[in-house]
Amino acid sequence: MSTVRTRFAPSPTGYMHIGGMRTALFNWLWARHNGGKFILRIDDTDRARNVEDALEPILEAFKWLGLDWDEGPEIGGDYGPYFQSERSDFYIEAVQKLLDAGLAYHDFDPPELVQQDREAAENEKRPFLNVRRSLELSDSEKKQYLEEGRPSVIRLLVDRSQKVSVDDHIRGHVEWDCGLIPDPVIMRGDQTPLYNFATVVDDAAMKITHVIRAEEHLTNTAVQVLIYQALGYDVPEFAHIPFVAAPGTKEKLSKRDKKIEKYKKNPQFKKLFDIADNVFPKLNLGSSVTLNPVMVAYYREAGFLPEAIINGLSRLGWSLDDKTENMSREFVIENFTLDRVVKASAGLDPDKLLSYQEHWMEQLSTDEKYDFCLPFLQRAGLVGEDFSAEQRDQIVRLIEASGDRLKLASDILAFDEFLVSDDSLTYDEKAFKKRLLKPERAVEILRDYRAVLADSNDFTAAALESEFKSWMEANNLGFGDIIHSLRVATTGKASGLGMFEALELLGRESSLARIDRAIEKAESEKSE
RNA sequence: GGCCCCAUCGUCUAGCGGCCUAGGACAUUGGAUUUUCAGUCCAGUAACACGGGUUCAAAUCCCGUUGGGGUCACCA
Repeated sequence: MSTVRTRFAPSPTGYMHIGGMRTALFNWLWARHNGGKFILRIDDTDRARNVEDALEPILEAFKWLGLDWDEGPEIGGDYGPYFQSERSDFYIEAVQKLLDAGLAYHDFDPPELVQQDREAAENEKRPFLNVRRSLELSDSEKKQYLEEGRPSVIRLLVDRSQKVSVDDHIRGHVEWDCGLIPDPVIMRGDQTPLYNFATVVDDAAMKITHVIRAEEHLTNTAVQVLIYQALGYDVPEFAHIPFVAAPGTKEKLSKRDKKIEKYKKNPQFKKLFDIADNVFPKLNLGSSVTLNPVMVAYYREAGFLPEAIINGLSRLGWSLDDKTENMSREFVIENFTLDRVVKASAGLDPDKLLSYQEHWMEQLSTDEKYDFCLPFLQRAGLVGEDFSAEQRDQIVRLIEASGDRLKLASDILAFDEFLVSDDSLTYDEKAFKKRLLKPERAVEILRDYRAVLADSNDFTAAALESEFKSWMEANNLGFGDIIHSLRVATTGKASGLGMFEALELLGRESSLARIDRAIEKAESEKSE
């Protein structure tokens, strides 16, 4: 059996679509599962400029997720070039072959005329078939037209009496009546190929064995198979996988601005947009609109783990059995098969994605979490490029103390109170009011406890807690009488780490300074 | 509208004729862990779109209906 060769052929659009990434992943998985080759080919046929800039984010997405390619940009390969804009000769040669064999023809009808034909068909409620006027031309007329440079396109001559079919790995047997298929244009007058044609020529030249792509291409397959046959090429195997739908819908996930606005209101999707709105401004990354969950880059910037995205994408439209959910990249490679791909389209599930993220985050050691989180802290300006050993230690302790609360790497940014100076700590005003201003004795109790803290000889969480409890009992107080005001006073927030972990993390000096500052603030606001 | 695809809990899915009084995960609800948040543990709610067949037997096979989606370019 020949080596399995799969490919993904993105257009350089300036971003990587999460749905496209899933398609690429399935191609990659199938190649890796079979010990085959995964090829990246760039579909830049009609936008030659700025290809490099527009391609960069796409390659970046592949690298981030660890989907390595065996042939393609940056590395080349035996079947290059891997940019379609550089493959004109192949297309011209293939077209010439079809022309010579009488399987394709020059069509001199101007686009407007074709459009008229189309409208006429629509008005008469019959399926549109292009009118083959140019086929009626005599040889001398054709020759004359060509010589005088009359504009034309080249169409494949479809045998309208035939049927064409594929046996798709996922869809099964699918058949089309060629009598309903207009002769497709395969090359424009300027000798640039059209998608369906270029794809076939390249897939054949690159010896692609399995064309795994989204279901929306199923209809294209009829024409493509016809082209394979006309060219005398072996037809590859096809697997039309379901596309990724917007959360909670069956609609194809789209990047169009209008849709993005709609997604922001989708209750399931909203969660991801909220993360962006909360985190990206801190990182100077713009908003949830310019960098949104339809793009792979969103997940990287929001602090997802590649493992979580791979896991989530793998389970979107594919499953191993009735129970396995958490799967490593290696495990999926080992077990991925096309026959277990689901047929129905699958909506992206933000909640599930987040739960995979939690799972993979749990697997990380403190050191790994530190490496993962540090860049986020630096980009948010909470830690400088150069920092002291004490700062490093503080971050490590913060990561340990935050435990499960750290789900995304960017979650660390929510604990900024442990990284800012006592003077620049900001208070959640609502919480401050509720916990320090409103309760009659809040300030008084806080002041009492401050004295206890000042005298503590062991400033560790465990010691502080037991000391706190005996003090509380001795003074006939309940947890609720002080814990909230203490939290707001020392962290500025209504919720956060375990209270005594927080105090330990801050240390005696900061804890006392912050309590003093809060008391001062409370008193001045009370007297107003 | 033509052509094509699809149809199990809210979501992602298991199920490929009897093991199904339909399983798992996420979400959700209630309870426990009596400082917040998070987590953990226990328990619960929740689905075979509908109608005909075939069969001793149908979520599973066939047909139809309905619903959803994709695609109909000298875009990719």
